[in-house]
Amino acid sequence: MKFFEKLENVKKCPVSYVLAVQDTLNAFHGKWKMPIIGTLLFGKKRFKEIEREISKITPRMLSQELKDLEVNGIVTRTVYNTTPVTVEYELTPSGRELHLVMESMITWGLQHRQTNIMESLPALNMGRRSA
Amino acid sequence: MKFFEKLENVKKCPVSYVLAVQDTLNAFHGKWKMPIIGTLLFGKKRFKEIEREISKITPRMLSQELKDLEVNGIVTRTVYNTTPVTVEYELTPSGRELHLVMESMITWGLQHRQTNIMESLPALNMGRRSA
DNA sequence: TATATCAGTATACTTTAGTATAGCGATATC
DNA sequence: GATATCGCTATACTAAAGTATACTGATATA
Repeated sequence: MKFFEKLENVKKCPVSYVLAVQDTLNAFHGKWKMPIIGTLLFGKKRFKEIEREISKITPRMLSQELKDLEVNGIVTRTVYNTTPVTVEYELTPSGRELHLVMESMITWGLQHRQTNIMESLPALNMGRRSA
Repeated sequence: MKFFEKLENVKKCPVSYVLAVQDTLNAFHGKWKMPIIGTLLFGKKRFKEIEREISKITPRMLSQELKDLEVNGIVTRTVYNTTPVTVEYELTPSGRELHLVMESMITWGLQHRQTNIMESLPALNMGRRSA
């Protein structure tokens, strides 16, 4: 019944898998990368556009995280020679593929809420008589 | 070509999806939850067993993270009346389902390394003549 | 001349996450 | 009696992550 009970499954868990998981977690690491990737899934955007769409992010964090995503091959940064300058951020093909991971997260999250959250919220039972 | 280009896809992205993704990220949040969940996928374990399997984790962190996973319905904690006391940690059904998310992470991570890492490592090109 | 926009950067700070080290009470072994 | 094991907790600390606020230079608009 347990997923890794059989040795054949255990063997399917080499170091490269651990690294792969770490890379993926790294892609989403921190408070802001998920919202940034999420908004870029709707199409390429300029710096100020992203800043406006993500409530409460500071330009410092946005700049830092976009750089991080860029060096990790998840977004591209393109500068256009306009006045004022235009800078566009776009997901790479690899970045776009993250939607599959996000979908598995949505699936798990929805399931988990259905089976767990309801009965574990004491607030929902506050109306009960206790005596 | 863009995944969310069509309005129908945009509509499939309600608030509950955002919450679901947040819940999932929360399940893996921090340095130690992924290794803990990973080791418990191989079967239930006692506190000291997990501590021994996860190199460098301190009992403080292990205790804290196990509590966190417990209140979030990802592991169960069972105390046996032996001497000395035995405490077993086991993934809930919901916790076990996280392997699906981990698999999508493995898939993305492996793909991403193949398409991105090779050409972006300057170290690999250090042997080239530059003049 | 005053103000706004673009895409950020600089400095200083607070908050959160993680580490290091020691210790608990009960029991078992040396 | 000394030491080890179980499953932790307490205290104090360092490091990482995130926030707040102000500012840049070139250009456009009021």
